[in-house]
Amino acid sequence: MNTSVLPNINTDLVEMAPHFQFAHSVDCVIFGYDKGVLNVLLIESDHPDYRGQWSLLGDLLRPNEDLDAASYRVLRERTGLTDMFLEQVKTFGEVDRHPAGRVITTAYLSLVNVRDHQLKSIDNALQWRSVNDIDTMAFDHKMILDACLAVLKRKIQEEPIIFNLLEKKFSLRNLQLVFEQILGMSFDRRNFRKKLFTTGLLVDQGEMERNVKHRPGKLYSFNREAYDQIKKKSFVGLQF
Amino acid sequence: MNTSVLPNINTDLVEMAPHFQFAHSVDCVIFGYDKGVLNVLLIESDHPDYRGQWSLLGDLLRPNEDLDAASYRVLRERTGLTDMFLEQVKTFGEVDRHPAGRVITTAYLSLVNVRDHQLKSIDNALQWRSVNDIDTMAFDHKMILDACLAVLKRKIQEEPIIFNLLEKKFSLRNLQLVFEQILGMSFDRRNFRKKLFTTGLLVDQGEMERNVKHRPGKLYSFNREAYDQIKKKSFVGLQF
DNA sequence: ACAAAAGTGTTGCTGGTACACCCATGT
DNA sequence: ACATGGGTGTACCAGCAACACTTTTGT
Repeated sequence: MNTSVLPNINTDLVEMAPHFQFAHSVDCVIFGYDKGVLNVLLIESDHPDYRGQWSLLGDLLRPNEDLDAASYRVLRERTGLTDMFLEQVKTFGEVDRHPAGRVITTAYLSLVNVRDHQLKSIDNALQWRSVNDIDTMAFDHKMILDACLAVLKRKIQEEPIIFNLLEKKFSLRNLQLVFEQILGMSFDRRNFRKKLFTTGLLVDQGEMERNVKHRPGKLYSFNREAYDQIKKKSFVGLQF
Repeated sequence: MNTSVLPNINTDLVEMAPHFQFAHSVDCVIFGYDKGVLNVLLIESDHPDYRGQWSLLGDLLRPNEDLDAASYRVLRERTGLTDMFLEQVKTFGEVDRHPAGRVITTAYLSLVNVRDHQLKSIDNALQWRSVNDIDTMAFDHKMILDACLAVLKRKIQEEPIIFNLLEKKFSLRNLQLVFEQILGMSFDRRNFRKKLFTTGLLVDQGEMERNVKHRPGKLYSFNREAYDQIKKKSFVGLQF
């Protein structure tokens, strides 16, 4: 009995040939936050079975491309961004998930801030859609989106990735709004501030908001160096 | 410009053919707990490049098989178990990860208890190895094992999956030992008891340990129904 | 003046941690 | 009798939740 994970290289190659018939793709679930709303970047599908429905940004994996590299490429090609948060979430491999054949896809979660880096409008079929407004999507993409949303909710409480959604300098109010938006809860302002300050991850930028029609708030930035230090010694979570 | 995730079915099939050349596999990281040690079920590789090294239990995905179904099949075929905890963890898709060609693999985490269900010894190359004794493995399997261990550490604090490692009836001592073993910490016995009891997830079975050479402890079981109820309303975590 | 949000402290409660003694069983 | 772990309660401390008023800016 052959006990290896794969048949030996020495065994008849014909035996293995039928296995090398899968296609693999990556799909990027790109979240952005704008004016109080959590958005996801979508494109209208022009696949005949799903024409006009919303679809995630993805592409087929190339024969000599690492999986992670492919997701990075998709993000770069579609948005022009090159230095964003990007992390693998889950792989979807149902037999019938794609009409074109056996395509297995790996979903990636990405967080970008739309202000600092303006999107290249290479492709005007691209659109930011509020995650709350999305009911149906092409393929199994709604399921993929939901999986990524669940992971997002978990991860913002485990690691300080939420800052990727904001500009480098942000007000505490905005930070709180993003948390509230994603988690679907609301927090007491004073307690939220205390909690965030005691993490030691925020740096007062000595600047104020501009052009707001109320008392301007201080601007802060995320101190990544401090985070890297603290994390070595202890868990740094923001459990709500 | 073609904006769909995949080329249309109508476009030249020749265009897509080069993409359907990947193989896909699943690898199961099967953890078991026995006499104070966290083990993982491994097999000696007989792939020429890695002969004699330890390898995870895996197999190639079949053309008409769902991804999850494949992991389930591997577990069933190798261990004879059919009703175990099994969950997808991560997909590894480096170009050169497998000598036989472009094989992408999805890792699954599985927890089994060795006592309740005796392993079929179909295959005597199978062996339980202490996770602490494993340094190198075939392919990229050490990396996969490490990823699954990290996920295991996280998940036992988020969901009551740890009970899958124990027999149906277990002593609090054993439960605590499994936690300590996996997390690499030790806890105060009284505080551990209080914490577990206040979850409301343990049922006193009215039975005692047998054949222990000290005062026998009470046996408890995990109350899944209670968990399902509680979980609907609130988060049920066991943060340590 | 009004509207909108910024900024700020205290109190009570809850949950975690630290800690020591007697009990039941096998040898 | 001894060794091994089972079983139990309390006191302290830290972190969380609840809560209201004054300040700054734009209109």
